[in-house]
Amino acid sequence: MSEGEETLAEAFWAVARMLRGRNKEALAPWDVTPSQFRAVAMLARHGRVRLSTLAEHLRIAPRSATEVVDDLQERGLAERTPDPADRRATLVALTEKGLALAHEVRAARQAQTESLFAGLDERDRADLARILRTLRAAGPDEARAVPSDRGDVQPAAGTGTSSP
Amino acid sequence: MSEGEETLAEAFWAVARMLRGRNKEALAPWDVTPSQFRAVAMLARHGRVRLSTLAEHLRIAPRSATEVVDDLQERGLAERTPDPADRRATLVALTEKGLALAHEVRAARQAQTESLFAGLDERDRADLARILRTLRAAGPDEARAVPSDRGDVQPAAGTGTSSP
DNA sequence: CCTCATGTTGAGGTAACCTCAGCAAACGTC
DNA sequence: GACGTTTGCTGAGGTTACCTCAACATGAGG
Repeated sequence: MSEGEETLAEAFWAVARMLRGRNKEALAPWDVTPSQFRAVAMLARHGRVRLSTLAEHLRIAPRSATEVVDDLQERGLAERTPDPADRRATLVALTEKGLALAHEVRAARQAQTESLFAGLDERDRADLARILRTLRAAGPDEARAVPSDRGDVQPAAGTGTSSP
Repeated sequence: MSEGEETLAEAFWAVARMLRGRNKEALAPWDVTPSQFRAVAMLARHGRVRLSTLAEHLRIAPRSATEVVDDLQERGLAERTPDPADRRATLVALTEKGLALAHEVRAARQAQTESLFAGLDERDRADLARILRTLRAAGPDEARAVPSDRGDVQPAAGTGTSSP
């Protein structure tokens, strides 16, 4: 019970912020917003799914999923098809272009992330992994409830438009 | 170069999400939005400052600081006074109510955070602190540039209004 | 057939940001 | 001491990523 605890959380946030910055950087060249990319990543993982399933995994309202998919479709990254089993439902899947983007961004992102953790030696990495596991286990649930495809790539300050 | 790296980042995010959840929970009873609270916390730390200074520390545009202060003023948490040294400028400071809120929330927040890290023994804590420090040092800057009073308390899914 | 639950979407709203333009005061210069 | 430039705040209006509510079509059960 010294005075290190507050600083621990602060340090944690600082690193999280760095990580977020890297992620944003990594997906900047492709000109997709973070929330669009989250959807692409989810679709890459799960293939053809219902709109409502997408919403659930992204933890957003179904209505909002509609919007994201609209955007992806406009950009030619995803396409809607009617569900043959239930004519109320709509299935969403990535186009080839979308799938390619998912792979490319994934690679870039991983490279960025790795370069951050590269500063650690084997032992530190192992320790960090273990400690994080412990922390996660300590939490009641909240972070474990659902598979959760929220990559947590947030905009961070300065998403200004490009038209002066 | 096994396959543990990606998981390291994921684990990190999971913990960050938990931390964020706790923070949000901690400041829920007081009915201030995260961005309002960020401003309150900053003001508690720095006392009476110019609007532009507030903006800088929160890393938002001066115009946006105006807005946040408007809100705080409406809630009776802060007040504006003209800067006697420069009649263009406006100084902002917490009211007593605002200051009290700052203290209370700070305590609640710390309790929550501590309860998370409480699962770690002394050694783990020391290791985590050291590792985070290493990671932070590895980053070019981005996370070091400015003092930064962004508590990084983000809304997270489900900030629904209370009027059905 | 009728009722109720489910899946998507149109309409409209909100929070927290942003840029741009305007106005007033301060400052430097001659 | 008048004069152009910079600085500090704010009105007006825009954007993003969400949200709720209501409509509409379909599916499922009695």
